[in-house]
Amino acid sequence: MRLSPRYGREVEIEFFDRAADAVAMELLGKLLIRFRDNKPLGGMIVETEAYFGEEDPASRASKGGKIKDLMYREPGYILVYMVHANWLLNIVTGPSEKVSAVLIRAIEPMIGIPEMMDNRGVYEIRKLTSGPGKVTKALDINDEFNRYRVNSEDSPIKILYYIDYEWDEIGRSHRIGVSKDLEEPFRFYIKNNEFVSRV
DNA sequence: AGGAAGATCTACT
DNA sequence: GTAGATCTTCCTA
Repeated sequence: MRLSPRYGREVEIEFFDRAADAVAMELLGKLLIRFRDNKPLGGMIVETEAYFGEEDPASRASKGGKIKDLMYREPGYILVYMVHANWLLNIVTGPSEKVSAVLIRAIEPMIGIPEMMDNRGVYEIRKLTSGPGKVTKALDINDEFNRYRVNSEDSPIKILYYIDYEWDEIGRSHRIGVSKDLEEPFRFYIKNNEFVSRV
């Protein structure tokens, strides 16, 4: 791992216009910032999952309904929907002619920790954002965010360069909680990071 | 009306 | 670490 040469800069929109697994892997080590009333909340992304199109049985694209339609928008769009009473934060990826998306499963809390703790009603740092439903609750994110695109001026969510990880510092496993998974594992996480939802 | 859905919390072997 | 109850929304019959 090393500090990214682009540290602090916003990730370009082209970054998201690639297959979900590549984006999911490279999103690790990026900063996820959510601005609430001009105050930043967030931290470093430490766990993600890739979801694909209609051929992926675990993907919303294979299920129909309005979430599917939202998934067909341009790369970089925020995609939030509810599962088991939890909002889950995704970012639409590409390439443009093929649908896919990346689920943000966990971040390492860094910015606005007291506020995030209040949002969650949890004051133990390791339990604060170590799961997709925990992340959205800590960052106060819901389906109203579906109208934003991460690189647009008015977006309350931003993705910034921070740390670059090497391939051997990244762990891989099957996606968590899905009833019908693909053969290839599509969950990515930073090894030895204590804020992943599980090892 | 019924059931599934990328989850979380609690309470323990 | 796992087991079971429970959370809410929306799709399909």
